Amino acid sequence: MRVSDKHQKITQAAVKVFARKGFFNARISDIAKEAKVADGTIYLYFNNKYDILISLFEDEIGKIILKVKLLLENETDPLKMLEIYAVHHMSLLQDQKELVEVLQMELRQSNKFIKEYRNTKFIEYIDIVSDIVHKGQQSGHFRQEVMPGVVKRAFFGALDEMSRLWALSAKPKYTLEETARQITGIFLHGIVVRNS
Amino acid sequence: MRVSDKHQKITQAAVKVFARKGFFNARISDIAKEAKVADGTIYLYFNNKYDILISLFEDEIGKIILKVKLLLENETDPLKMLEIYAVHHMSLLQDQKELVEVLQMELRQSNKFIKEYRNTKFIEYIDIVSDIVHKGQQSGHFRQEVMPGVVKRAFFGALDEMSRLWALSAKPKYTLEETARQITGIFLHGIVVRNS
DNA sequence: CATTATTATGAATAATGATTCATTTTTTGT
DNA sequence: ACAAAAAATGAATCATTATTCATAATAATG
Repeated sequence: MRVSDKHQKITQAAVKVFARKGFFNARISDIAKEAKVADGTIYLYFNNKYDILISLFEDEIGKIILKVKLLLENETDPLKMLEIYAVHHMSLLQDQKELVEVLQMELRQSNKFIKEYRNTKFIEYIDIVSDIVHKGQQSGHFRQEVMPGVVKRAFFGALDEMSRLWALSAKPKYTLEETARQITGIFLHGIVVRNS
Repeated sequence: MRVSDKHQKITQAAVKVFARKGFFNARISDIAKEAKVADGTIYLYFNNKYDILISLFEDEIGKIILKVKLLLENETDPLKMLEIYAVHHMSLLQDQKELVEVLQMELRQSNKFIKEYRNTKFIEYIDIVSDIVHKGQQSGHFRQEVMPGVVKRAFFGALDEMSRLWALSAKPKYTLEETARQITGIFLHGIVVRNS
């Protein structure tokens, strides 16, 4: 077995266990069992328990960034780009529900407890949104007075809260894609009735 | 000292300690020290460590709900109501930064680790938004096709993510009130340029 | 003031689980 | 096939801490 395979096996096991029990309640031995390796083996690939979470976060967000950038590559309409981002974000839940749960909780923990950790991968991910907004302003599609830095946070926050709900509740009313489109619609056009 | 005073002293100490170290890294003895009581005393008022977090959450969200409902009492314009909600939500950060940090993390943890806990107080808090949206639709201010249940999550998520950023970063560019207004503006009118 | 009830204390308990490392197994190179 | 290197094992260690409870302090009662 190649080294990277075992690394990945442990990562995937950790995702499962963290999603099931949360980071603090997860035991190293749980992860080891899930990955079918010995407890000690984990320390050949990671420095400590926290390191598993951090590198998992960086690796997986890295993949998500690559994927969504690829999806956006051939689209120039900023309205459509925002929708693509939203649909992709929500669709993660379908394919990798456990991962989404772990990323959500990691996001709220690593920043708080490891001061020196800056979470640059996450920033890279949400900066995709501000780039779209900025481009949309230059092309005249979006209003000049909205601030890309605010929109990126608000948009991400809206999507993330929706997926938090989804991850918890068993029987959702609408498809993930519909939900993503609705949220995009709100951000693009607002909820107020137009008079024109 | 009245019983309720000690209860509250412990709660307030817990807010401080949880905000500083996070729930799992906080020791009971930390809270006891901060509250200036003995470790054992805490168990006269709470069943266990987790119970401190839960009841803290319920009590404090309860107060927030009362306050915002009071602020909304004399307003009938749904656009303004949404803004009042947003401004109040963001302003919590100014007055009770530690509490906001704790509520944010609690929200991501209690649902996950205590299956039977339903978090009804939180639902009551965000239902204020869906009520506003619903009224706005009845009065013809808001578009019929937006779904109050989606708006409430998206709006809360947007506000919450902004306050997460604020809680982390030391030097914000804008005031909390400006930020709240901007987010409300986006939800009301969207970011797309109007042709009319 | 004496007695009982309430409230508070903090040292002791007892379980837990991250990490280490001496030993074993597997792989590599010749 | 053999020796050396690399990878893996898992039992033992050791620190950590939530919770308990025998004892003490304080308050209420009559």
